[in-house]
Amino acid sequence: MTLDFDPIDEAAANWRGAGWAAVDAMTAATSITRAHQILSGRVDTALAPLGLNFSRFEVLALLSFTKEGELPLGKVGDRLQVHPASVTNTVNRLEADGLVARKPHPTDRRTTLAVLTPAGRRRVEQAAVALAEIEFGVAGLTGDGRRSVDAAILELRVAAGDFVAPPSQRR
Amino acid sequence: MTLDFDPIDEAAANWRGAGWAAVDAMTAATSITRAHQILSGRVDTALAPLGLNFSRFEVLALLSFTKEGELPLGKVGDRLQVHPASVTNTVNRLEADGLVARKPHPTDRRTTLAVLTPAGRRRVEQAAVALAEIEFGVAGLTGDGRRSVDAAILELRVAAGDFVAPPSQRR
DNA sequence: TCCAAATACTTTGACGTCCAAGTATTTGTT
DNA sequence: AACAAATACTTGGACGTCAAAGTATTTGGA
Repeated sequence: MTLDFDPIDEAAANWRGAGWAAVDAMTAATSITRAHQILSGRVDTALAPLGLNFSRFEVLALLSFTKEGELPLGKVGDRLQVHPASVTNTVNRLEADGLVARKPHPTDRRTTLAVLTPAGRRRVEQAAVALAEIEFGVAGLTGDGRRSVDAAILELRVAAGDFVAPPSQRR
Repeated sequence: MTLDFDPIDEAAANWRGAGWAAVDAMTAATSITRAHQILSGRVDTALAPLGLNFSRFEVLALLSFTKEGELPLGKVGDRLQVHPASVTNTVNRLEADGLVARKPHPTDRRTTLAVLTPAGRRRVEQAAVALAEIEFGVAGLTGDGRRSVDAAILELRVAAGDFVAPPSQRR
């Protein structure tokens, strides 16, 4: 199953052969896509024994960083950059597992808060350990590689309008 | 909706505050995940008018690079690193749109070939142009950024066992 | 030759994501 | 005060992915 050539190199050669444009952009996009596929497989495997996947973990982690362990669903979506429908779905499952509870907002009746339960707090701690053990799926990336990926992708995120202020120093 | 701070920086600060390990790995993983999300949104938007998404496009492109414009479904999955069930699904849709046809393998009756139709060949050319126009979703990444992303992710892919031979020169 | 194991693909089912539409509530204007 | 527009969340539908099980065919020994 393991190939004896680099499939991305091969693709680049094919694109050039066909006279197609933007080969550099294609290889960068393909690299990122493949990296995501690798990461996400490793991370989900590490979290599966805890009954989590990455989305669910992200929600728990985000809640655990707040003072009260609670946040309106809309804020969760904004921070994690996911669709409101996905937040609803994710919170439904976390709630079914008793890791999070829904609570009405004290003053705005349109709003629902997701609240971390004690079980949720314990679970997210375990998950953080499990993820640190597998280095978040980026085992294989050296320190330099990690820094250069962060820096390069920062350009992309800024260009995509993820945020506007000049970035603070990244170490 | 646009934040006035870098959400990844914010996450890193939160992780450190919570005393969680592997912050570097976390930011790299999050950067890659977000980059994929950005890319994939842009690419799908560009391909939608052509009735394609990235998976479908990849299959058409792969077929277009072969001598006869055909390949066993299993090979398609190997090359694109996708699950056999996904290949079946993708080819079903391409077939329904008349861009690909299924054909029995001449000697192995277990095997099915996907064959590019003339319409499929025209469509993939249009798609290649459309994708080049949006730089495969990586607009915002400079040439240096693209090269460093490619190089860093190459380490990750090799570590993940994507292929074994020493990589050929990437330009 | 015979048959268990491997291979190739499809089917089914569990999940995840997004969009579009629907309901409830609040805000902002006139 | 009244009401259109905005906001917050949920629901339902289309699609995508993967895993596991099922069917058909070929391969590789005994």
